[in-house]
Amino acid sequence: MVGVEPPPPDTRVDPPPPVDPDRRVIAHLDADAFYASIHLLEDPSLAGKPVIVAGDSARSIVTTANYEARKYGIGSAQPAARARMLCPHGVFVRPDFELYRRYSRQAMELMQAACDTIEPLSLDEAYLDITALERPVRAVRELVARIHAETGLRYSVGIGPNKLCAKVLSDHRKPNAFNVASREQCCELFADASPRLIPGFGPKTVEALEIAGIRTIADVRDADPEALAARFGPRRGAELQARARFEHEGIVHHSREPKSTSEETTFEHDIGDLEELEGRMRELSLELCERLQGRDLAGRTVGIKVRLADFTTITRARTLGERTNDVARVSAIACELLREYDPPQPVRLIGVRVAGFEAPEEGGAGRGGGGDQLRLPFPPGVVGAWG
DNA sequence: TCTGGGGTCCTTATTCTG
DNA sequence: TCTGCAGAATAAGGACCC
Repeated sequence: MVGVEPPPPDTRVDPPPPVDPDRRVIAHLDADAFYASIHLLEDPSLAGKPVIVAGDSARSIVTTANYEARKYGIGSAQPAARARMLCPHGVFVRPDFELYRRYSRQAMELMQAACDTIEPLSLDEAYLDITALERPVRAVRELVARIHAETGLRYSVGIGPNKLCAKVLSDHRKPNAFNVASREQCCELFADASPRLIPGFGPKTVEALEIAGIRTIADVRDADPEALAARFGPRRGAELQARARFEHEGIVHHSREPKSTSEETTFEHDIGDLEELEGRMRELSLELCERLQGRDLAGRTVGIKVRLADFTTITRARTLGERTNDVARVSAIACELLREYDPPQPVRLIGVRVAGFEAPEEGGAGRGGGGDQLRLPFPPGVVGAWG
């Protein structure tokens, strides 16, 4: 692990505004150990104890852990069974997303009140375009103080000239960080750090870079563009290098249209029987279609995902002539795709997905009877029995 | 260290269509 | 009717994110 120390002297004190006033100023707010903090707020007796949020099935993983638990080597995406071994006296709590959504909504409303242009990324983080605010750095300081006072949540903050700088800065010296820097300062501050620090550099990319002797962000920046293009393709090579220079053009979007929705499950024990798998597929299809109908969404592509015992994962999809969220239709296609694939090994996970929500292009009235697709043909519960 | 669930985006190959 | 071509649409897989 490459350190980024020492930071420049101004990363924790109010520095001068990072950029020219006619350029953008973007803040990234990221809650510290969001889920675990909420459980602490709800149950103050947990204070000072290692709190680990994880499901309780044999194959669950750790969703998040507070900083006390992290001292025992516990981190996100780790198998819960291993976390129990590392920290047997830890307090294990099941995730409660309804509770998280309540806190998130409250915090986002405060952000929205302080700044018009906010883009929530997930329950616990958001970008704010604070360019138009008077004294933007001070305004964000006041905002996080207000969020803390009203919800109890603490946020780490990064402020920079684009989303990429803001994001990396908010993650620097967490928790309770408040970092402001220009693009040039980011280049300097993180020059010796691993590229893994930058969103878009995942484990595979970093591994491939290391094989080529490229280990730091500065190495990526200074690498031969043609060598990067040869290894990652011209577009991706250029994109990686731009990111290593902390260049990013993305704007803060008010909201995003969903592109797909899926429902998947990992079994406690691998399942080899095709009929049993089809039954589970129908249950998932029902849950998925209920969600789609609740959100008034329907899509043209129905797909399945199957993960075998050896962890190889396959997907299959079929695109229809019209959109659907009809449980009988989705379920029938999902089962058909599953039968056609005919898993060659016991299966550990299955999933079903509907994508392609955008309305087909063709006049305003829509094509023949498309609107009828948005109905549930018969009450839930019938589904489990058909077939 | 035997690896969840819900997403997005990108790349490549194949098929369809005019 | 056949062939060749280009571009669009689709399918599958992979990487990545929280």
